[in-house]
Amino acid sequence: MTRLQKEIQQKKPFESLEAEVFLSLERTADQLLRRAEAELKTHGLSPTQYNVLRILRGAGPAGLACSQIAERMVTRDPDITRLLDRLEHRGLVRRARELKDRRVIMVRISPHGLQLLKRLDGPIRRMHCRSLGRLQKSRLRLLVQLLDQIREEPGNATVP
Amino acid sequence: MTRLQKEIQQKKPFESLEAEVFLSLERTADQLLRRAEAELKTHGLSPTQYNVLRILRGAGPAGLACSQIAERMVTRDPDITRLLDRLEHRGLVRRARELKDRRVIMVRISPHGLQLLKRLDGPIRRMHCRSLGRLQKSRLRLLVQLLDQIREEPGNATVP
DNA sequence: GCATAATAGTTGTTATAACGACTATTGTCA
DNA sequence: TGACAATAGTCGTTATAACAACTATTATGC
Repeated sequence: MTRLQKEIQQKKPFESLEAEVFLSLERTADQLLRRAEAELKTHGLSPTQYNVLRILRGAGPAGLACSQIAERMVTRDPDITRLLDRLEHRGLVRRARELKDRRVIMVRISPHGLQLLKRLDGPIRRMHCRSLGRLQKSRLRLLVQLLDQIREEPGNATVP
Repeated sequence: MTRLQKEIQQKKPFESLEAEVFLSLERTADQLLRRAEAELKTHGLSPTQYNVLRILRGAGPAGLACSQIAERMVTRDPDITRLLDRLEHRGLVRRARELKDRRVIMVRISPHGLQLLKRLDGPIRRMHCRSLGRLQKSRLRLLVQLLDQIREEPGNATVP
């Protein structure tokens, strides 16, 4: 009986190794996300909002267009507009219409937003280490490799 | 530059290997979930609803109490009641108050629900293989091990 | 045996996600 | 150059997630 089977109290064996990997991945990702969520919530941020702020910090003072933010997000969000509405309302980002192409709106992180991120950097790093520090560096590198391989070119694998 | 950095167009290196694993895990899980979602949506189910139906099928005709369903879910859901409301409304599950302990409500999957799951079994298995069949069995087993290790006893790792 | 705590679910409310239709602006090419 | 397509973002709506307060039922301890 595998560890995951115990966790979800499943009596029957998994239909396939692939099914087990799938569930294991979702469950692990969910568990880690909950911990991040708990950490971020103390500062009133959701993981998605945090992700956007990080992206904007990375982009620097030039800022990014909404669509560019969407491209870079870890998990896809179909409604960047209102996500940014909330952040702007709290004074964490600023929006400005582009003069050259007036369809585009550039978004920049505000000093207030940068300050908030700075306060979160330490706690988040510690959370990462609490969650993952148990594994040796070599195993973490291996894990990154395996995950990369999964995300690579979907739908090319042979189906039995 | 790592594969993930290209995907999320990040210029700076990751703050730590742990941070990279975290993002990589979330992104991979999200990508696989989207594919499952697309498959399930053609039958009007969300991943969470599908998960509940699978749990109930596994439980057999005895059914499960709401709280037991919650325990077994892959991703935690704080509102089982309304999740079940929707499934019951569509005739996929049935609820019955327990006579011995009248606080408890037992939930069972209906024949209609079983039938729906049966139609999904093939497509979902093929989706798993499309997503993960690219990796050798040995690498999949390794991945399961690594993920198990992450979920094990949170908060015991040493923090630098 | 009765007050109190604990457990199992439900319900109200707010916020966010998902989907699709819509507006404004720019690019294309006949 | 003027119709039409493409692109960027917004808005309306519905459904679901999250949080907290609430009801009903059972267990506990004096």
